[in-house]
Amino acid sequence: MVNMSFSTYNSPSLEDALHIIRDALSRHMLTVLFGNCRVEYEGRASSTLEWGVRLVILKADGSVLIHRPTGYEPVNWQPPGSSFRVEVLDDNLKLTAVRSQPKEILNIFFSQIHHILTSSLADTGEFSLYVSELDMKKAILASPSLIEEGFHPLSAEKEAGEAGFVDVFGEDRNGNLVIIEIKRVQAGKDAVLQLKRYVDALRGKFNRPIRGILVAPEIQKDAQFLLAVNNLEFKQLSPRACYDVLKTFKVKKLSEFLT
Amino acid sequence: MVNMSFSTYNSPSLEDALHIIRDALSRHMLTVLFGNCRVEYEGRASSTLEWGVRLVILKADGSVLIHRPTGYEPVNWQPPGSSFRVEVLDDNLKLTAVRSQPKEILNIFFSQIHHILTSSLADTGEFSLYVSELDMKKAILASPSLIEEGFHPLSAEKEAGEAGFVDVFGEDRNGNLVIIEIKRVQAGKDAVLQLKRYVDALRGKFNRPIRGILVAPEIQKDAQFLLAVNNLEFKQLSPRACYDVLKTFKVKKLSEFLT
DNA sequence: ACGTCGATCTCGAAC
DNA sequence: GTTCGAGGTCGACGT
Repeated sequence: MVNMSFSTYNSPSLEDALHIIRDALSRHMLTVLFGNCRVEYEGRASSTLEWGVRLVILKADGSVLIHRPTGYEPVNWQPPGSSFRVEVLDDNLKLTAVRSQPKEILNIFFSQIHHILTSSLADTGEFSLYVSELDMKKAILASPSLIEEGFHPLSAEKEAGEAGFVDVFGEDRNGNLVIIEIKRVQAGKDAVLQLKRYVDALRGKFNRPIRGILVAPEIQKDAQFLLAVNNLEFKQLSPRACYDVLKTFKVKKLSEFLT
Repeated sequence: MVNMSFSTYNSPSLEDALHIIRDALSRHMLTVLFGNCRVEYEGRASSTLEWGVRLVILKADGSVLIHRPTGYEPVNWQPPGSSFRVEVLDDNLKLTAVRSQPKEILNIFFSQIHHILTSSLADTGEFSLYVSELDMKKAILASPSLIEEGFHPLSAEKEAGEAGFVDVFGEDRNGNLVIIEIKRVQAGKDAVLQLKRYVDALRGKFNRPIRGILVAPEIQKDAQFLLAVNNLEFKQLSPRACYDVLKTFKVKKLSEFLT
């Protein structure tokens, strides 16, 4: 069956499949194969997958996905940028996807191909994810009063020695240093410990009082306790508030805020 | 076209698609939809995806994958364990995938379905990845001389306070304590720092000399330097050597080695 | 090009 | 159940 934007083929011979796939790949079409195959992979690791019927997706950018009937993740794959080769040898159709940097090779051997779908679709529909941790950081830098009146950011990604990088580093209206750790979702003990590591790491380096503030939409009960024990603070900040701020500011880069 | 193990449908009406999908889902079949759709997601984050033609995969375990023509990752998805609802409203077919813990909802609205593939396949083919970090640990515990003659493992996952858990903890032929950090691939500075944290954390707790050994197939130049600076050691260990050891020992559990 | 870090991370194992 | 760490992580951003 053929249409403007896609074609499907039922139970083609391996020879027919060879030509269909070659043609589709040369035109950078999305190609979906459904058939009995085994897979070999060698690169950062090595793996083998014995015979079974799977869904194989070849994308326009050189990605390959091999999916079994369960699980979110593909059992084997190749990231974007791979180049393909198809051939028929003995009783198999062999599909090879190679990438360099790192050098990795994926071989798929089909004994039978039940179904092929090819499509040249473009899909220009816009995708928008509402708030990421980066968005929350941008919102705080754009509108520091989200934290408290008088808060003044000094830097983003402040290094705290071996402890890593502080999300936002600044000072409050009283001249105290402020270390902010941001979590996009409910904060747990891990976030508190992370904040504590940053505060401890920087405490010795400045001759000024340091406050540590955990910023998140909500916080777990035990994390709240752990905060109090360590003399740290919690500031509730909803993704919605950040979204509203960003909508008015429309900012691209973090550095634009740091003067 | 119908076959023992799979069926395909071209350009079904939304009403027909409704029945096909419902039937397939009730039988826990793999279902692949190709059509024009928009997507809403709300849960750990929120997102919208405007109209476009995509490949939608519904798996037997309740996973959903929505793939665009490029990229390794699905643009939207639902992890295994989701439950489905399908309905036709106005001019759309609405497919809902909900999961709890955490509460997440995915809505896919199709204006047109170009193609459907359903299959009840099982796919029992075995998948084997050759060496994991756990395999390397097992290999070291099974054959400690992979590290050096006279090395004797005392425990796996030895706690080192706040620093975390040591991969392998033991002693050498001279009675020095040995802390081993394993990397399955080329070791970087992060691995050195991790090893250093373990050594520092345990140094105060024992009245014996402590050696820190980074075990990996290879090591980055700067990591090598960082090792030397901190008086730590590197022991090269190839995945292949571990694979060979495991092949002969064929071991299941870590604890079998610790006496 | 490389390194670092977030992710609707996913996945498995240990507790 | 939760927590923790690995992943052929991927992908984005900064250098």
